[in-house]
Amino acid sequence: MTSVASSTCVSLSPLSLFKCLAEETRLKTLLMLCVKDELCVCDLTEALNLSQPKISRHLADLRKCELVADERRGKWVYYRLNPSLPAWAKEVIHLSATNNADYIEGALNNLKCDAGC
Amino acid sequence: MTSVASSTCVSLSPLSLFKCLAEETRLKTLLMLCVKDELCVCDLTEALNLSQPKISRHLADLRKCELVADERRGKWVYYRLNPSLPAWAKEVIHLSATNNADYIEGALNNLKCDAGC
DNA sequence: GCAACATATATGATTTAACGTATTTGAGAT
DNA sequence: ATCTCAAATACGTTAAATCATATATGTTGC
Repeated sequence: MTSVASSTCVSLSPLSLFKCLAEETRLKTLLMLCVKDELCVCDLTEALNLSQPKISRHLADLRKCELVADERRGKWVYYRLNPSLPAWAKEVIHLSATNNADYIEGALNNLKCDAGC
Repeated sequence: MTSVASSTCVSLSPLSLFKCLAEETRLKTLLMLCVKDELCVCDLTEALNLSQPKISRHLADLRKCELVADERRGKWVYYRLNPSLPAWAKEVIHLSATNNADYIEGALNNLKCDAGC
């Protein structure tokens, strides 16, 4: 539904998309980014209650596939879904997020809602 | 799009769906079933050019998650997408199939088009 | 029953992915 | 420069998937 105008499209094989989605930490991260728009690493460690290196390693996987974009602002690095993803991939993520709200509910509740909540 | 009326819905976590989709043989199998409606094991071994036990093992994984339904007719066992899948899961598979036709093109061309082609 | 064929499963080896811990990089503040 | 905090990477270990080969099950036709 949410048709965002995306400039140039990243090339993404279905297999590499699904490999990224096939692990709990990466899946929850992507679904949360779908809902929250942007999150920094510390948000994610807190929401998912996982060690910082673990989160960072999975984020590196997601970056490698260009599923997420990162942006440093001061000490923090913020992640968001890569706006240049192919539309079908965005839809896959969006469908999964909206139809499995319970799957990320706990994590979302763990977010300290200082800024963008 | 293709909203098929599905009686009762199988319970399926996003994680287990994506784990099934995260392997080439299983992914191509599911995408082909999305396009071809029904295929038997020998169709798949031929289309994907893989050993029979390998195909069977992956089909067993898909059955375990209830992504596919199997039906024996004589010596052959036919597989199809489970019609009772949750709508979002069907849409995920459908989107992936229609937007990555090239990914399964080769396999589809390997099908001997005797019956249901 | 037995032979032939389609499919499923079991076993052990190999590859791949995930992990914990330690270390490094990078930015801001003093 | 140094201290602190956020994040990334390196290293060695452990666990999980995948695979090839062999074997078992189930169906048809003789």
